[in-house]
Amino acid sequence: MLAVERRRLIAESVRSRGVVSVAEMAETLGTTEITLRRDLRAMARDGLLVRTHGGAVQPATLGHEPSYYEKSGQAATEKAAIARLAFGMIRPGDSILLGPGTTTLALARLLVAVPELTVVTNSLLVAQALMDAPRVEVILTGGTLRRSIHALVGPATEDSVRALRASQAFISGNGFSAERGLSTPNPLVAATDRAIAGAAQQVVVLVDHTKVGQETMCQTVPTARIHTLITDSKAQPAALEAIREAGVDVRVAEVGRREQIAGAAG
Amino acid sequence: MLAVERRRLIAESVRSRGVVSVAEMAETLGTTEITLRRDLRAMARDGLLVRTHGGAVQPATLGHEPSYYEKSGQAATEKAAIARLAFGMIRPGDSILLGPGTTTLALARLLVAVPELTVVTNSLLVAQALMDAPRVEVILTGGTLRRSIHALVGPATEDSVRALRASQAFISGNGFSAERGLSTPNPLVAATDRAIAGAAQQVVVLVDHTKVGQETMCQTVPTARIHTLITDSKAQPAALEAIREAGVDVRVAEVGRREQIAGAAG
DNA sequence: TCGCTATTGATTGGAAATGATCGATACGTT
DNA sequence: AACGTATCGATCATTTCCAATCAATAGCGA
Repeated sequence: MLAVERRRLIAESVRSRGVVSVAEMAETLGTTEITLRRDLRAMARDGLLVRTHGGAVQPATLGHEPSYYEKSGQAATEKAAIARLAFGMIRPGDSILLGPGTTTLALARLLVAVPELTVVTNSLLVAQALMDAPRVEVILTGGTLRRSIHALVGPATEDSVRALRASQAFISGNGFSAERGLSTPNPLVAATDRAIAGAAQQVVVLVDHTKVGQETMCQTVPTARIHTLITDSKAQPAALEAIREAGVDVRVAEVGRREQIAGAAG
Repeated sequence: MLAVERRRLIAESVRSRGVVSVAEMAETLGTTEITLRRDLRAMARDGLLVRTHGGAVQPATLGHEPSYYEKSGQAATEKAAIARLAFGMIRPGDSILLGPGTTTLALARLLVAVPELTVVTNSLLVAQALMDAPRVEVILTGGTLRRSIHALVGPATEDSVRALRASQAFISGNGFSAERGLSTPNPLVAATDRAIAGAAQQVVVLVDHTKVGQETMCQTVPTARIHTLITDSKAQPAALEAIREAGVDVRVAEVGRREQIAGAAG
Protein backbone atom coordinates (compact mmCIF):
# COMPACT_ATOMS: atom_id res chain seq x y z
CA MET A 1 0.00 0.00 0.00
CA LEU A 2 1.31 3.42 -0.98
CA ALA A 3 1.67 6.13 1.60
CA VAL A 4 -0.61 8.52 -0.29
CA GLU A 5 -3.30 5.89 -0.51
CA ARG A 6 -3.04 5.19 3.20
CA ARG A 7 -3.35 8.83 4.07
CA ARG A 8 -6.29 9.25 1.78
CA LEU A 9 -8.06 6.48 3.64
CA ILE A 10 -7.21 8.09 6.97
CA ALA A 11 -8.58 11.44 5.82
CA GLU A 12 -11.74 9.75 4.60
CA SER A 13 -12.20 7.98 7.89
CA VAL A 14 -11.73 11.17 9.87
CA ARG A 15 -14.19 13.02 7.71
CA SER A 16 -16.89 10.38 7.84
CA ARG A 17 -16.62 9.40 11.48
CA GLY A 18 -15.10 12.49 13.06
CA VAL A 19 -12.53 10.51 14.99
CA VAL A 20 -9.97 7.78 14.38
CA SER A 21 -7.87 5.75 16.78
CA VAL A 22 -4.25 4.85 16.09
CA ALA A 23 -4.58 1.19 17.06
CA GLU A 24 -7.80 0.56 15.17
CA MET A 25 -6.58 2.32 12.04
CA ALA A 26 -3.27 0.48 12.07
CA GLU A 27 -5.17 -2.79 12.25
CA THR A 28 -7.51 -1.79 9.43
CA LEU A 29 -4.73 -0.66 7.11
CA GLY A 30 -2.45 -3.56 7.96
CA THR A 31 0.42 -1.40 9.12
CA THR A 32 2.11 -0.58 12.40
CA GLU A 33 1.13 2.08 14.87
CA ILE A 34 4.42 3.86 14.34
CA THR A 35 3.63 4.48 10.71
CA LEU A 36 0.13 5.55 11.59
CA ARG A 37 1.47 8.06 14.09
CA ARG A 38 3.82 9.47 11.50
CA ASP A 39 0.93 9.83 9.08
CA LEU A 40 -1.23 11.53 11.66
CA ARG A 41 1.60 13.86 12.64
CA ALA A 42 2.16 14.91 9.04
CA MET A 43 -1.55 15.35 8.41
CA ALA A 44 -1.94 17.35 11.58
CA ARG A 45 0.84 19.63 10.40
CA ASP A 46 -1.13 20.18 7.19
CA GLY A 47 -4.28 20.90 9.16
CA LEU A 48 -6.17 17.88 7.84
CA LEU A 49 -6.86 16.67 11.36
CA VAL A 50 -6.16 17.42 14.99
CA ARG A 51 -4.00 15.00 16.90
CA THR A 52 -5.21 13.69 20.24
CA HIS A 53 -4.03 11.08 22.66
CA GLY A 54 -4.57 7.71 21.02
CA GLY A 55 -5.86 9.03 17.73
CA ALA A 56 -7.05 12.12 15.94
CA VAL A 57 -10.24 14.12 15.41
CA GLN A 58 -11.69 16.27 12.69
CA PRO A 59 -10.51 19.87 12.79
CA ALA A 60 -13.10 22.33 14.08
CA THR A 61 -13.37 24.17 10.76
CA LEU A 62 -14.39 21.04 8.86
CA GLY A 63 -16.89 19.95 11.47
CA HIS A 64 -20.31 21.36 11.93
CA GLU A 65 -21.04 24.98 12.74
CA PRO A 66 -18.77 26.44 15.42
CA SER A 67 -21.54 27.36 17.81
CA TYR A 68 -20.87 29.53 20.78
CA TYR A 69 -21.04 26.47 22.93
CA GLU A 70 -18.26 24.78 21.02
CA LYS A 71 -16.19 27.88 20.63
CA SER A 72 -16.04 28.07 24.38
CA GLY A 73 -14.08 24.84 24.25
CA GLN A 74 -11.34 26.23 22.02
CA ALA A 75 -8.26 27.10 24.03
CA ALA A 76 -10.54 26.67 27.02
CA THR A 77 -7.74 25.75 29.37
CA GLU A 78 -5.77 28.82 28.40
CA LYS A 79 -8.82 31.00 28.86
CA ALA A 80 -9.44 29.57 32.29
CA ALA A 81 -5.84 30.29 33.28
CA ILE A 82 -6.13 33.85 32.00
CA ALA A 83 -9.36 34.29 33.91
CA ARG A 84 -7.72 33.12 37.11
CA LEU A 85 -4.98 35.70 36.72
CA ALA A 86 -7.53 38.45 36.10
CA PHE A 87 -9.50 37.25 39.10
CA GLY A 88 -6.54 38.17 41.28
CA MET A 89 -6.97 41.83 40.28
CA ILE A 90 -10.50 42.04 41.68
CA ARG A 91 -11.25 42.91 45.31
CA PRO A 92 -14.46 42.70 47.32
CA GLY A 93 -16.42 45.92 46.96
CA ASP A 94 -15.12 46.69 43.48
CA SER A 95 -17.24 47.85 40.58
CA ILE A 96 -16.08 46.37 37.32
CA LEU A 97 -17.07 46.25 33.68
CA LEU A 98 -17.08 42.97 31.78
CA GLY A 99 -17.25 42.84 28.02
CA PRO A 100 -18.45 39.94 25.89
CA GLY A 101 -16.32 36.94 25.00
CA THR A 102 -15.51 33.48 26.21
CA THR A 103 -12.51 34.65 28.23
CA THR A 104 -14.44 37.31 30.12
CA LEU A 105 -17.15 34.71 30.60
CA ALA A 106 -14.60 32.43 32.22
CA LEU A 107 -13.71 35.31 34.53
CA ALA A 108 -17.36 35.88 35.38
CA ARG A 109 -17.67 32.29 36.51
CA LEU A 110 -14.97 32.92 39.07
CA LEU A 111 -16.76 35.94 40.54
CA VAL A 112 -19.64 34.03 42.05
CA ALA A 113 -18.22 34.14 45.57
CA VAL A 114 -16.88 37.70 45.67
CA PRO A 115 -18.87 39.75 48.19
CA GLU A 116 -20.12 43.27 47.52
CA LEU A 117 -19.12 43.14 43.91
CA THR A 118 -20.87 45.14 41.20
CA VAL A 119 -20.55 43.85 37.67
CA VAL A 120 -21.67 45.86 34.66
CA THR A 121 -21.81 43.92 31.43
CA ASN A 122 -23.36 43.88 27.97
CA SER A 123 -23.01 40.12 27.71
CA LEU A 124 -26.06 37.98 28.34
CA LEU A 125 -23.82 35.02 29.05
CA VAL A 126 -21.94 36.92 31.74
CA ALA A 127 -25.24 37.95 33.30
CA GLN A 128 -26.44 34.38 33.26
CA ALA A 129 -23.21 33.10 34.70
CA LEU A 130 -23.77 35.45 37.63
CA MET A 131 -27.41 34.52 38.00
CA ASP A 132 -26.54 32.22 40.89
CA ALA A 133 -24.28 34.73 42.60
CA PRO A 134 -26.61 36.52 45.03
CA ARG A 135 -23.77 38.54 46.52
CA VAL A 136 -22.89 40.08 43.17
CA GLU A 137 -24.96 42.94 41.83
CA VAL A 138 -25.34 42.59 38.11
CA ILE A 139 -26.17 45.55 35.89
CA LEU A 140 -26.87 44.86 32.28
CA THR A 141 -26.49 47.62 29.74
CA GLY A 142 -29.34 48.16 27.35
CA GLY A 143 -28.98 47.72 23.64
CA THR A 144 -29.67 45.68 20.57
CA LEU A 145 -29.11 41.95 20.83
CA ARG A 146 -26.25 40.72 18.70
CA ARG A 147 -26.83 37.02 18.47
CA SER A 148 -23.42 35.86 17.32
CA ILE A 149 -21.78 37.01 20.53
CA HIS A 150 -24.81 36.87 22.82
CA ALA A 151 -24.30 40.49 23.77
CA LEU A 152 -25.87 43.93 23.51
CA VAL A 153 -24.41 46.48 21.14
CA GLY A 154 -25.26 49.75 19.47
CA PRO A 155 -25.86 53.36 20.50
CA ALA A 156 -28.16 52.42 23.39
CA THR A 157 -25.43 50.28 24.88
CA GLU A 158 -22.89 53.03 24.52
CA ASP A 159 -25.24 55.50 26.20
CA SER A 160 -25.86 53.16 29.12
CA VAL A 161 -22.16 52.63 29.61
CA ARG A 162 -21.34 56.32 29.37
CA ALA A 163 -23.55 56.96 32.38
CA LEU A 164 -21.32 54.74 34.52
CA ARG A 165 -17.82 54.73 35.98
CA ALA A 166 -15.95 51.66 37.17
CA SER A 167 -12.48 50.98 38.47
CA GLN A 168 -11.64 48.32 35.94
CA ALA A 169 -12.88 47.11 32.59
CA PHE A 170 -12.10 43.58 31.44
CA ILE A 171 -12.56 43.28 27.72
CA SER A 172 -11.57 40.92 24.97
CA GLY A 173 -11.39 40.96 21.20
CA ASN A 174 -10.27 39.05 18.13
CA GLY A 175 -6.82 40.52 17.79
CA PHE A 176 -4.27 42.46 19.79
CA SER A 177 -1.00 43.95 18.56
CA ALA A 178 1.28 46.74 19.71
CA GLU A 179 0.54 48.91 16.67
CA ARG A 180 -3.22 48.41 16.34
CA GLY A 181 -4.17 47.75 19.92
CA LEU A 182 -7.28 45.67 20.50
CA SER A 183 -9.36 44.96 17.42
CA THR A 184 -12.46 43.07 16.35
CA PRO A 185 -14.05 42.36 12.97
CA ASN A 186 -17.31 44.21 13.58
CA PRO A 187 -17.69 48.01 13.80
CA LEU A 188 -20.73 47.89 16.08
CA VAL A 189 -18.98 45.62 18.52
CA ALA A 190 -15.87 47.76 18.33
CA ALA A 191 -17.78 50.92 19.21
CA THR A 192 -19.41 49.22 22.16
CA ASP A 193 -16.13 47.84 23.46
CA ARG A 194 -14.64 51.29 23.11
CA ALA A 195 -17.41 52.75 25.23
CA ILE A 196 -16.83 50.11 27.88
CA ALA A 197 -13.12 50.86 27.97
CA GLY A 198 -13.88 54.55 28.21
CA ALA A 199 -15.92 54.09 31.36
CA ALA A 200 -13.12 52.48 33.36
CA GLN A 201 -10.13 53.96 35.09
CA GLN A 202 -8.12 50.89 34.20
CA VAL A 203 -8.49 48.81 31.04
CA VAL A 204 -7.52 45.15 31.21
CA VAL A 205 -7.49 43.11 28.01
CA LEU A 206 -7.97 39.36 28.21
CA VAL A 207 -7.01 37.45 25.07
CA ASP A 208 -5.62 33.97 24.57
CA HIS A 209 -2.44 33.33 22.60
CA THR A 210 -4.25 32.78 19.32
CA LYS A 211 -5.09 36.49 19.21
CA VAL A 212 -1.79 38.01 20.29
CA GLY A 213 -0.06 39.68 17.36
CA GLN A 214 -3.21 39.39 15.24
CA GLU A 215 -4.98 42.36 13.70
CA THR A 216 -8.59 42.50 12.60
CA MET A 217 -10.62 45.17 10.89
CA CYS A 218 -11.85 47.55 13.56
CA GLN A 219 -9.75 48.96 16.34
CA THR A 220 -11.62 48.99 19.60
CA VAL A 221 -9.07 50.45 21.99
CA PRO A 222 -5.64 51.87 21.10
CA THR A 223 -2.65 50.43 22.90
CA ALA A 224 -2.08 53.66 24.80
CA ARG A 225 -5.44 53.31 26.53
CA ILE A 226 -4.71 49.76 27.70
CA HIS A 227 -3.07 49.31 31.06
CA THR A 228 -2.82 45.55 31.35
CA LEU A 229 -2.79 42.61 28.97
CA ILE A 230 -3.37 39.13 30.30
CA THR A 231 -2.65 36.25 27.96
CA ASP A 232 -1.30 32.73 28.19
CA SER A 233 2.19 31.33 27.89
CA LYS A 234 1.74 30.11 24.34
CA ALA A 235 1.71 33.66 22.99
CA GLN A 236 4.53 34.72 20.65
CA PRO A 237 7.31 36.26 22.75
CA ALA A 238 8.17 38.84 20.06
CA ALA A 239 4.64 40.18 19.92
CA LEU A 240 4.47 40.32 23.69
CA GLU A 241 7.75 42.20 23.89
CA ALA A 242 6.50 44.81 21.45
CA ILE A 243 3.34 45.28 23.49
CA ARG A 244 5.39 45.56 26.64
CA GLU A 245 7.55 48.24 25.06
CA ALA A 246 4.41 50.17 24.19
CA GLY A 247 3.86 50.59 27.92
CA VAL A 248 1.37 47.82 28.61
CA ASP A 249 1.69 45.73 31.75
CA VAL A 250 1.81 42.26 30.19
CA ARG A 251 0.95 39.31 32.40
CA VAL A 252 1.28 35.75 31.23
CA ALA A 253 -0.83 32.95 32.66
CA GLU A 254 0.96 29.64 32.94
CA VAL A 255 -1.10 26.86 31.51
CA GLY A 256 -1.20 23.65 33.51
CA ARG A 257 -0.80 20.68 31.21
CA ARG A 258 -2.81 18.16 33.13
CA GLU A 259 -6.29 17.20 32.07
CA GLN A 260 -6.00 19.06 28.84
CA ILE A 261 -7.22 17.32 25.73
CA ALA A 262 -6.82 18.93 22.34
CA GLY A 263 -10.15 19.70 20.76
CA ALA A 264 -12.04 18.28 23.68
CA ALA A 265 -15.13 20.28 22.87
CA GLY A 266 -15.37 18.55 19.48
CA MET B 1 -12.59 4.64 23.26
CA LEU B 2 -10.56 7.82 22.97
CA ALA B 3 -10.68 10.44 25.69
CA VAL B 4 -11.99 13.01 23.21
CA GLU B 5 -14.78 10.69 22.16
CA ARG B 6 -15.71 10.06 25.73
CA ARG B 7 -15.84 13.73 26.58
CA ARG B 8 -17.83 14.51 23.50
CA LEU B 9 -20.40 11.94 24.54
CA ILE B 10 -20.51 13.40 28.01
CA ALA B 11 -21.05 16.88 26.62
CA GLU B 12 -23.78 15.58 24.35
CA SER B 13 -25.48 13.82 27.22
CA VAL B 14 -25.35 16.92 29.38
CA ARG B 15 -26.79 19.05 26.64
CA SER B 16 -29.61 16.71 25.71
CA ARG B 17 -30.68 15.60 29.15
CA GLY B 18 -29.52 18.47 31.35
CA VAL B 19 -27.83 16.24 33.93
CA VAL B 20 -25.51 13.26 34.03
CA SER B 21 -24.60 10.96 36.87
CA VAL B 22 -21.07 9.72 37.41
CA ALA B 23 -22.05 6.13 38.07
CA GLU B 24 -24.50 5.85 35.21
CA MET B 25 -22.18 7.52 32.72
CA ALA B 26 -19.25 5.32 33.75
CA GLU B 27 -21.43 2.28 33.18
CA THR B 28 -22.61 3.57 29.80
CA LEU B 29 -19.13 4.43 28.55
CA GLY B 30 -17.53 1.32 29.96
CA THR B 31 -15.03 3.13 32.11
CA THR B 32 -14.46 3.71 35.81
CA GLU B 33 -15.92 6.44 37.95
CA ILE B 34 -12.47 7.85 38.61
CA THR B 35 -11.96 8.58 34.94
CA LEU B 36 -15.44 10.01 34.68
CA ARG B 37 -14.76 12.30 37.60
CA ARG B 38 -11.56 13.48 36.01
CA ASP B 39 -13.40 14.19 32.78
CA LEU B 40 -16.11 16.09 34.58
CA ARG B 41 -13.56 18.08 36.55
CA ALA B 42 -11.72 19.11 33.40
CA MET B 43 -14.93 19.92 31.58
CA ALA B 44 -16.21 21.92 34.52
CA ARG B 45 -12.98 23.87 34.51
CA ASP B 46 -13.66 24.73 30.90
CA GLY B 47 -17.22 25.72 31.66
CA LEU B 48 -18.79 22.97 29.57
CA LEU B 49 -20.75 21.77 32.57
CA VAL B 50 -21.24 22.43 36.26
CA ARG B 51 -20.12 19.81 38.69
CA THR B 52 -22.52 18.55 41.33
CA HIS B 53 -22.48 15.74 43.84
CA GLY B 54 -22.70 12.49 42.00
CA GLY B 55 -22.67 14.01 38.57
CA ALA B 56 -22.91 17.26 36.65
CA VAL B 57 -25.51 19.58 35.19
CA GLN B 58 -25.82 21.87 32.23
CA PRO B 59 -24.29 25.31 32.83
CA ALA B 60 -26.75 28.13 33.45
CA THR B 61 -25.87 29.66 30.09
CA LEU B 62 -27.74 26.85 28.35
CA GLY B 63 -31.24 26.09 29.46
CA HIS B 64 -32.98 27.67 32.40
CA GLU B 65 -33.16 27.20 36.12
CA PRO B 66 -35.43 24.39 37.20
CA SER B 67 -36.97 26.59 39.88
CA TYR B 68 -38.22 29.07 37.36
CA TYR B 69 -39.04 26.32 34.96
CA GLU B 70 -41.20 24.57 37.48
CA LYS B 71 -43.22 27.70 37.88
CA SER B 72 -43.85 27.96 34.19
CA GLY B 73 -45.33 24.48 34.39
CA GLN B 74 -48.17 25.76 36.55
CA ALA B 75 -51.14 26.52 34.39
CA ALA B 76 -48.83 26.05 31.42
CA THR B 77 -51.66 25.09 29.11
CA GLU B 78 -53.64 28.17 30.05
CA LYS B 79 -50.61 30.38 29.52
CA ALA B 80 -49.99 28.90 26.11
CA ALA B 81 -53.62 29.54 25.15
CA ILE B 82 -53.37 33.15 26.37
CA ALA B 83 -50.15 33.59 24.43
CA ARG B 84 -51.78 32.33 21.24
CA LEU B 85 -54.57 34.84 21.60
CA ALA B 86 -52.07 37.66 22.17
CA PHE B 87 -50.07 36.42 19.20
CA GLY B 88 -53.05 37.23 17.01
CA MET B 89 -52.71 40.90 17.91
CA ILE B 90 -49.20 41.16 16.49
CA ARG B 91 -48.47 41.97 12.86
CA PRO B 92 -45.25 41.79 10.86
CA GLY B 93 -43.38 45.06 11.12
CA ASP B 94 -44.67 45.87 14.60
CA SER B 95 -42.58 47.15 17.46
CA ILE B 96 -43.74 45.72 20.76
CA LEU B 97 -42.75 45.71 24.40
CA LEU B 98 -42.63 42.49 26.37
CA GLY B 99 -42.45 42.42 30.13
CA PRO B 100 -41.18 39.60 32.31
CA GLY B 101 -43.25 36.58 33.26
CA THR B 102 -43.97 33.09 32.11
CA THR B 103 -46.99 34.12 30.07
CA THR B 104 -45.13 36.78 28.15
CA LEU B 105 -42.35 34.23 27.73
CA ALA B 106 -44.83 31.85 26.15
CA LEU B 107 -45.80 34.66 23.78
CA ALA B 108 -42.15 35.31 22.94
CA ARG B 109 -41.73 31.68 21.92
CA LEU B 110 -44.44 32.18 19.31
CA LEU B 111 -42.73 35.19 17.77
CA VAL B 112 -39.71 33.46 16.27
CA ALA B 113 -41.20 33.35 12.79
CA VAL B 114 -42.67 36.87 12.60
CA PRO B 115 -40.74 38.92 10.04
CA GLU B 116 -39.58 42.49 10.61
CA LEU B 117 -40.62 42.43 14.24
CA THR B 118 -38.90 44.53 16.90
CA VAL B 119 -39.19 43.32 20.47
CA VAL B 120 -38.15 45.46 23.42
CA THR B 121 -37.93 43.57 26.69
CA ASN B 122 -36.40 43.65 30.14
CA SER B 123 -36.63 39.88 30.50
CA LEU B 124 -33.54 37.80 29.94
CA LEU B 125 -35.68 34.77 29.27
CA VAL B 126 -37.60 36.54 26.54
CA ALA B 127 -34.31 37.61 24.99
CA GLN B 128 -33.05 34.08 25.16
CA ALA B 129 -36.23 32.68 23.67
CA LEU B 130 -35.71 35.01 20.70
CA MET B 131 -32.03 34.18 20.38
CA ASP B 132 -32.75 31.79 17.53
CA ALA B 133 -35.13 34.14 15.75
CA PRO B 134 -32.89 35.97 13.28
CA ARG B 135 -35.79 37.88 11.75
CA VAL B 136 -36.72 39.47 15.05
CA GLU B 137 -34.75 42.44 16.31
CA VAL B 138 -34.36 42.19 20.05
CA ILE B 139 -33.65 45.24 22.18
CA LEU B 140 -32.91 44.67 25.82
CA THR B 141 -33.37 47.47 28.29
CA GLY B 142 -30.55 48.18 30.67
CA GLY B 143 -30.88 47.82 34.39
CA THR B 144 -30.12 45.86 37.50
CA LEU B 145 -30.57 42.12 37.33
CA ARG B 146 -33.41 40.85 39.50
CA ARG B 147 -32.71 37.17 39.84
CA SER B 148 -36.09 35.93 40.98
CA ILE B 149 -37.76 36.94 37.75
CA HIS B 150 -34.74 36.85 35.45
CA ALA B 151 -35.34 40.43 34.43
CA LEU B 152 -33.87 43.91 34.59
CA VAL B 153 -35.41 46.47 36.90
CA GLY B 154 -34.62 49.81 38.48
CA PRO B 155 -34.16 53.40 37.36
CA ALA B 156 -31.84 52.48 34.52
CA THR B 157 -34.51 50.22 33.09
CA GLU B 158 -37.13 52.92 33.38
CA ASP B 159 -34.85 55.41 31.65
CA SER B 160 -34.17 53.01 28.77
CA VAL B 161 -37.84 52.37 28.32
CA ARG B 162 -38.78 56.05 28.46
CA ALA B 163 -36.58 56.67 25.44
CA LEU B 164 -38.74 54.34 23.35
CA ARG B 165 -42.23 54.19 21.89
CA ALA B 166 -44.00 51.04 20.79
CA SER B 167 -47.46 50.22 19.50
CA GLN B 168 -48.22 47.57 22.10
CA ALA B 169 -46.95 46.48 25.49
CA PHE B 170 -47.61 42.95 26.70
CA ILE B 171 -47.14 42.77 30.44
CA SER B 172 -48.06 40.48 33.24
CA GLY B 173 -48.22 40.59 37.02
CA ASN B 174 -49.30 38.75 40.13
CA GLY B 175 -52.79 40.15 40.44
CA PHE B 176 -55.40 41.97 38.42
CA SER B 177 -58.68 43.43 39.63
CA ALA B 178 -61.05 46.14 38.42
CA GLU B 179 -60.33 48.39 41.41
CA ARG B 180 -56.56 48.00 41.75
CA GLY B 181 -55.61 47.29 38.17
CA LEU B 182 -52.46 45.25 37.61
CA SER B 183 -50.36 44.67 40.71
CA THR B 184 -47.20 42.89 41.82
CA PRO B 185 -45.58 42.32 45.21
CA ASN B 186 -42.38 44.22 44.52
CA PRO B 187 -42.11 48.02 44.20
CA LEU B 188 -39.08 47.91 41.91
CA VAL B 189 -40.77 45.52 39.55
CA ALA B 190 -43.92 47.60 39.68
CA ALA B 191 -42.12 50.79 38.75
CA THR B 192 -40.46 49.05 35.83
CA ASP B 193 -43.69 47.55 34.57
CA ARG B 194 -45.30 50.97 34.86
CA ALA B 195 -42.57 52.45 32.69
CA ILE B 196 -43.07 49.72 30.11
CA ALA B 197 -46.81 50.36 30.02
CA GLY B 198 -46.13 54.08 29.69
CA ALA B 199 -44.09 53.60 26.54
CA ALA B 200 -46.85 51.88 24.59
CA GLN B 201 -49.92 53.22 22.81
CA GLN B 202 -51.82 50.11 23.79
CA VAL B 203 -51.38 48.12 27.00
CA VAL B 204 -52.22 44.43 26.91
CA VAL B 205 -52.20 42.47 30.15
CA LEU B 206 -51.62 38.73 30.03
CA VAL B 207 -52.56 36.88 33.22
CA ASP B 208 -53.89 33.40 33.79
CA HIS B 209 -57.06 32.75 35.81
CA THR B 210 -55.20 32.31 39.10
CA LYS B 211 -54.44 36.04 39.13
CA VAL B 212 -57.76 37.46 38.03
CA GLY B 213 -59.51 39.18 40.92
CA GLN B 214 -56.35 39.00 43.03
CA GLU B 215 -54.64 42.06 44.49
CA THR B 216 -51.02 42.32 45.59
CA MET B 217 -49.07 45.10 47.21
CA CYS B 218 -47.90 47.42 44.48
CA GLN B 219 -50.06 48.69 41.68
CA THR B 220 -48.19 48.69 38.41
CA VAL B 221 -50.79 50.05 36.03
CA PRO B 222 -54.27 51.39 36.88
CA THR B 223 -57.20 49.82 35.13
CA ALA B 224 -57.88 52.98 33.15
CA ARG B 225 -54.52 52.67 31.39
CA ILE B 226 -55.16 49.07 30.33
CA HIS B 227 -56.78 48.50 26.97
CA THR B 228 -56.92 44.74 26.79
CA LEU B 229 -56.87 41.85 29.23
CA ILE B 230 -56.22 38.35 27.97
CA THR B 231 -56.88 35.52 30.39
CA ASP B 232 -58.20 31.98 30.24
CA SER B 233 -61.66 30.51 30.61
CA LYS B 234 -61.16 29.37 34.19
CA ALA B 235 -61.18 32.97 35.45
CA GLN B 236 -64.00 34.01 37.79
CA PRO B 237 -66.82 35.46 35.65
CA ALA B 238 -67.72 38.09 38.29
CA ALA B 239 -64.22 39.52 38.38
CA LEU B 240 -64.06 39.53 34.60
CA GLU B 241 -67.38 41.34 34.38
CA ALA B 242 -66.20 44.05 36.76
CA ILE B 243 -63.07 44.54 34.69
CA ARG B 244 -65.11 44.70 31.53
CA GLU B 245 -67.33 47.35 33.06
CA ALA B 246 -64.25 49.38 33.86
CA GLY B 247 -63.72 49.72 30.14
CA VAL B 248 -61.18 46.98 29.49
CA ASP B 249 -61.46 44.81 26.41
CA VAL B 250 -61.48 41.38 28.04
CA ARG B 251 -60.59 38.38 25.89
CA VAL B 252 -60.84 34.87 27.16
CA ALA B 253 -58.70 32.06 25.77
CA GLU B 254 -60.52 28.76 25.57
CA VAL B 255 -58.51 25.94 26.99
CA GLY B 256 -59.14 22.79 25.03
CA ARG B 257 -58.74 19.56 26.91
CA ARG B 258 -56.75 18.00 24.12
CA GLU B 259 -54.10 20.65 24.39
CA GLN B 260 -54.12 20.33 28.12
CA ILE B 261 -52.88 16.78 27.79
CA ALA B 262 -50.19 17.89 25.38
CA GLY B 263 -48.84 20.49 27.81
CA ALA B 264 -48.06 22.93 25.07
CA ALA B 265 -45.63 25.18 26.95
CA GLY B 266 -42.60 22.96 26.36
C1' DT C 1 26.71 -3.74 -8.29
C1' DC C 2 27.19 0.25 -5.53
C1' DG C 3 25.70 4.14 -3.19
C1' DC C 4 21.96 7.20 -2.01
C1' DT C 5 17.46 8.20 -0.31
C1' DA C 6 12.79 7.55 1.29
C1' DT C 7 9.90 4.80 3.80
C1' DT C 8 8.94 1.59 7.28
C1' DG C 9 9.80 -1.03 11.53
C1' DA C 10 11.94 -1.55 16.19
C1' DT C 11 13.59 0.04 20.62
C1' DT C 12 13.64 3.05 24.50
C1' DG C 13 12.95 6.73 27.77
C1' DG C 14 9.46 9.51 29.21
C1' DA C 15 4.88 11.51 29.42
C1' DA C 16 0.00 10.99 29.74
C1' DA C 17 -4.02 8.54 30.91
C1' DT C 18 -6.21 5.26 33.61
C1' DG C 19 -7.16 2.49 37.71
C1' DA C 20 -6.97 1.50 42.76
C1' DT C 21 -6.73 2.77 47.51
C1' DC C 22 -7.50 5.73 51.47
C1' DG C 23 -8.62 9.58 54.31
C1' DA C 24 -11.75 13.50 54.15
C1' DT C 25 -16.06 15.55 53.07
C1' DA C 26 -20.87 16.13 51.89
C1' DC C 27 -25.57 14.45 51.88
C1' DG C 28 -29.72 12.15 53.54
C1' DT C 29 -32.06 10.04 57.28
C1' DT C 30 -33.48 9.53 61.73
C1' DA D 1 -27.70 17.08 65.94
C1' DA D 2 -25.74 12.61 64.94
C1' DC D 3 -24.96 8.74 62.22
C1' DG D 4 -24.36 5.88 58.03
C1' DT D 5 -23.72 6.07 53.22
C1' DA D 6 -22.08 7.90 49.16
C1' DT D 7 -19.01 10.84 46.96
C1' DC D 8 -14.82 13.34 46.46
C1' DG D 9 -9.84 14.56 46.23
C1' DA D 10 -5.10 13.12 46.57
C1' DT D 11 -1.55 9.90 45.94
C1' DC D 12 0.64 5.94 43.96
C1' DA D 13 0.94 1.96 40.62
C1' DT D 14 -0.02 0.30 36.11
C1' DT D 15 -1.02 0.62 31.48
C1' DT D 16 -1.07 3.01 27.26
C1' DC D 17 0.72 6.20 24.23
C1' DC D 18 4.18 9.22 22.21
C1' DA D 19 8.57 11.23 20.26
C1' DA D 20 13.27 10.43 19.25
C1' DT D 21 16.76 7.61 17.67
C1' DC D 22 18.54 3.79 15.22
C1' DA D 23 18.13 -0.24 12.04
C1' DA D 24 16.23 -2.49 7.94
C1' DT D 25 14.15 -2.65 3.46
C1' DA D 26 12.83 -1.10 -1.10
C1' DG D 27 13.27 1.99 -4.88
C1' DC D 28 16.34 4.44 -8.07
C1' DG D 29 20.05 6.15 -10.80
C1' DA D 30 24.86 5.81 -12.23
